[in-house]
Amino acid sequence: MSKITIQDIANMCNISKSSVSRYLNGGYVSEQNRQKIKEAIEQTGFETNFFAKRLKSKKSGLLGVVLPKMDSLVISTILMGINNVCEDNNYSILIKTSNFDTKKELQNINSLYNQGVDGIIVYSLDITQEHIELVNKISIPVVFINNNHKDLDCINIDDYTAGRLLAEYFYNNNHKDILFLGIVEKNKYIRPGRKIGFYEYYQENATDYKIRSLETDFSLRNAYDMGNDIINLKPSAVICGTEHITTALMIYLKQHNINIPEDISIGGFGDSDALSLLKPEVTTMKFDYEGLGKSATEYILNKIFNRSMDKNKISLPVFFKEGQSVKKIS
Amino acid sequence: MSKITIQDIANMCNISKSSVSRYLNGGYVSEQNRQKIKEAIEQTGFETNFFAKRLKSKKSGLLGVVLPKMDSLVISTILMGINNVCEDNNYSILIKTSNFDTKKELQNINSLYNQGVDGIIVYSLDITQEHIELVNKISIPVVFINNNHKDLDCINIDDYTAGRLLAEYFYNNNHKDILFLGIVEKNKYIRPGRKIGFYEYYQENATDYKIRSLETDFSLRNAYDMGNDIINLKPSAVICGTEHITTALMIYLKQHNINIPEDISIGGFGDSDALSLLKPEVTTMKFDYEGLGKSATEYILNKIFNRSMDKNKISLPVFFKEGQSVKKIS
DNA sequence: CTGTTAGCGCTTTCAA
DNA sequence: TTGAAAGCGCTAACAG
Repeated sequence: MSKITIQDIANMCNISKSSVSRYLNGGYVSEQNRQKIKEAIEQTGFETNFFAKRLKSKKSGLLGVVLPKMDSLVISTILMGINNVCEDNNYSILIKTSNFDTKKELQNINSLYNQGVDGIIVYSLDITQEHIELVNKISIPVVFINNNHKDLDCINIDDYTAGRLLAEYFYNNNHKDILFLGIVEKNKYIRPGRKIGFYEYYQENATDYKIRSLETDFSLRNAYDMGNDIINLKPSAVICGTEHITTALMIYLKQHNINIPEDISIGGFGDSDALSLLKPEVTTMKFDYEGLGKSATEYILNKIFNRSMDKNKISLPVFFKEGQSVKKIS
Repeated sequence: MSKITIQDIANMCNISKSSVSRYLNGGYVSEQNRQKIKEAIEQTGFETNFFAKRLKSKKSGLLGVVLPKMDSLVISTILMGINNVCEDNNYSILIKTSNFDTKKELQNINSLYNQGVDGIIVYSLDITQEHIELVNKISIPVVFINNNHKDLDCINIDDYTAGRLLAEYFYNNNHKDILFLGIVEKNKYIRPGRKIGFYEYYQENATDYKIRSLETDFSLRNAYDMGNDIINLKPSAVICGTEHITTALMIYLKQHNINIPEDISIGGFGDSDALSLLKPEVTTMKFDYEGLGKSATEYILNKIFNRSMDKNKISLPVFFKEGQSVKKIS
């Protein structure tokens, strides 16, 4: 049982495969034949062999996606956004993971390119000189979604603004002794924007304040285990760098009978289903990760079709969600 | 873009392109020619055209994966398992989502087939007659990982045994009034094995017992909102059908000052990072989802290379994890 | 070992 | 409007 080809379709309709090809690519076909071909295709479920097609034409209908890892809800939500747009445009996605290894990431980009994808979305760890050279070497659009570099296409969630907005809220509620609990900064994977934005807002607006900082990783467990250290520092508020950190800390504080926001205030970045069940509701910055995947894909598809090659930066909006986790100090 | 073809290389070496092809694919080439070809390739930076190669060779190095959705940690963990094995075997994965729509799922399988993948892994909603026909029609191996059907290749986590093991534990601790909180059964996506195993164990071993059942969905919110109903039923134990349900219920009970396991016992299926932070630790059945993806991929790759076509069933082991969430009734 | 010869399935002139 | 024919770059018999 071999695959149906345009030749089969042509035979079924008693016409030549050229006509079928024309039908498929929007060329001249008589209304009569058009109808016959349409039926034959529907009946057989024929789909054009993209290896053959690509051999002749220019486009593969394939979009490459390079990810640092897979088992993360944030990542899979982005992926969903990418996938949905691809589907609407008849594109398929080819995924590669880098396992947080820049060398592997570069390899993946190159390998995807050699496999003939029309464009690549990279959730990158870091942008190195090699990235720039590679992107310039290959002749297809590449967009980065976790980084910024002036010479490349980058689409990001506006973490910096998120940091500033959250800071503004805490500042307005007179918090002056803050603990920022973020991801270790040597982890290239993180975007430092949240923290920078937060710090800068205070720097520019507040006087007589103190922001201390502690570092953890992406796991819930590690943040949870830092609970005691955090309490001992007695800040008026803790800002949690990710939704995992927020969740872990909320659970820890609850278990140790520390009242939020009476004893300590909590602010976060990110949200999750589990988090939204916890009480009190946490004041947090929300991000539209599906929208990120969507935007990146729309952007790159647009580049693919228009063959535009100028570099752009896009920042996606962030959303403030007020909960009851912050004490209003007078 | 490598404009150079094997013909160019052949010309440079004054040999035929067949020899170059042989060189590339590990066939017989004299040492002398081998050296010349090697130099020419290095000098030109030649890379073989992926599409031409695939057109001819009939193996694409592509594995299709059909998923009901993407934004789920269970799914992305399976995907990670698939991806890791693919990587080791130089395969790439092409992903399609069905959005819980059987028609779409069938289309995806067909479309992947037409795109030339060498095999397909399907996380299916349901196996219909159409699935069987489609699988028989297409000439590549297809393995299902969320269902069982005698005429198809199926690799599953042994939910039935998981159900029985959990039941055994509750039975041994003398629980006789149980509430089973599962996913609505009309949702084809679920595997009923957990519940069936649980019920059957009691049926076979217990006398004078009562198992009631309540249905919810995959969201945390819905299970959480059922908290009050559950309490009102006053069972001695609640069995939660998924880790989300377990998490939501634990949070609800905690917030309403109901003590576990003194007031009510909890048993679960599945585990998660957030869940493992909650107290008391929940007694639950653990599943190796990465292993599921891994097994399915190894199995299908094996079929691809050996062209074997017999149908098999594989059940993956489950793991019992005892916590402190179950009261030992004497 | 090597070259010749056929295509793989599709697009694209070019005549008709 | 349509069909014939010529490849795209590569692999795989087959004969030498």
